[in-house]
Amino acid sequence: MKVYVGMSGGVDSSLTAALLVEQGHDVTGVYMKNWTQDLPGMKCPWADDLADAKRVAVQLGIDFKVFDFESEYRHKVVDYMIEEYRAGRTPNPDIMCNQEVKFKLFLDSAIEDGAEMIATGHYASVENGVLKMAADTNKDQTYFLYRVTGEALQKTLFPLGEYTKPTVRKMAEERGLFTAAKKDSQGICFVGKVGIREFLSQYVEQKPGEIIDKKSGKVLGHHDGAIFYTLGQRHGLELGGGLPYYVIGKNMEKNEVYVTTQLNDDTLWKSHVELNSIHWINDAPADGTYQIRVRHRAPLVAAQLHGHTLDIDDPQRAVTAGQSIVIYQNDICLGGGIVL
RNA sequence: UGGGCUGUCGCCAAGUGGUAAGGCAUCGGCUUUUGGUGCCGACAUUCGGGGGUUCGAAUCCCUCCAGCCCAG
Repeated sequence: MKVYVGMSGGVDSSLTAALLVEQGHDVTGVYMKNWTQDLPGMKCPWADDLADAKRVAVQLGIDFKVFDFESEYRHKVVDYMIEEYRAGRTPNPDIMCNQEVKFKLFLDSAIEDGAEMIATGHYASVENGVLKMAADTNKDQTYFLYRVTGEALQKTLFPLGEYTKPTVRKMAEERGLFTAAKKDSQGICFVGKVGIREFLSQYVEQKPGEIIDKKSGKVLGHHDGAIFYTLGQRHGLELGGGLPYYVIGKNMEKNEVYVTTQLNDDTLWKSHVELNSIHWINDAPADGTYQIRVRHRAPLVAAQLHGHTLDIDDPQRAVTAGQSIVIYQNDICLGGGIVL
């Protein structure tokens, strides 16, 4: 089978390519060039990543290509992210990246280029277009994949789904892949180690505003833009005294951030959630009880689905507008929606 | 101007004669392919200033300074 593997230059995608070669596929490695811009205090590692991906391809003796998605990525992912933040929400750009770039743009481009299937190093499993959690429940990445379509998954392979991360590292090492010990990437995939705040500051003007105690209504301090704060956030408020303060809301028009020291504040714990732009990977499930996940790596919890609303058995912390809730039935990832 | 109170790290705050708790914030690290959360570590040779008592004081005494409150 002719398979195009998305190779980021990390261990996971390196081993993915290696395994596919061993399985006898006709493998082509593809580096997706999504973001190349340096940011203050942070050099974009794209050139190094590309070099790493290429070296692994050479090592494996497979074809290697670079797909340039920079312009689309900028529009579909980065602009989306900035707009969402401007609207006072907290988006998840990596989910958008999977939906728009990896499993749409990359898939289409690969097929057009002659591929029969694509593959990535995600920790997830797919069977007949059905998305399932990875064997390594600690690393499972289905949360980021819930906006992919069943049709796309029909043409997708996730060779790492049955392995754990430590095993992957070991297998990479056994095969002499020089990316075997490369550190896991984290943070927004394109921003790298730079904080979201630093990144946003490049695109958004700073505007001083007040930090207000929800209970007393007193002004406790000042910030330089409500846009930089999100629900449940604790650090970066620079408020001293007594107990730690947590963000429990904000008003974009007034540019005000509301805080409290009460860990059990109502707005911090939600059990009833309205979902927006729901997406099902395959058929829409009937109303009923399912398992849901409020954020990546959050434990699965039971919830009742009624159309566009979810009633969660146990209230969840910092369920934030713009973030995604993903819905599961046993180990199957059905889809999910964005918190309204 | 009388009377009372207070002054310990950027903030809150223990400690009332035995040689400076803790929390917040901040900084560093860990966890994490989103934001965020969480975890670990660092962080006052010094207690508003100056004298004095004492083997020894942030803790007792004197004095000065600053702030607050009640009187006026």
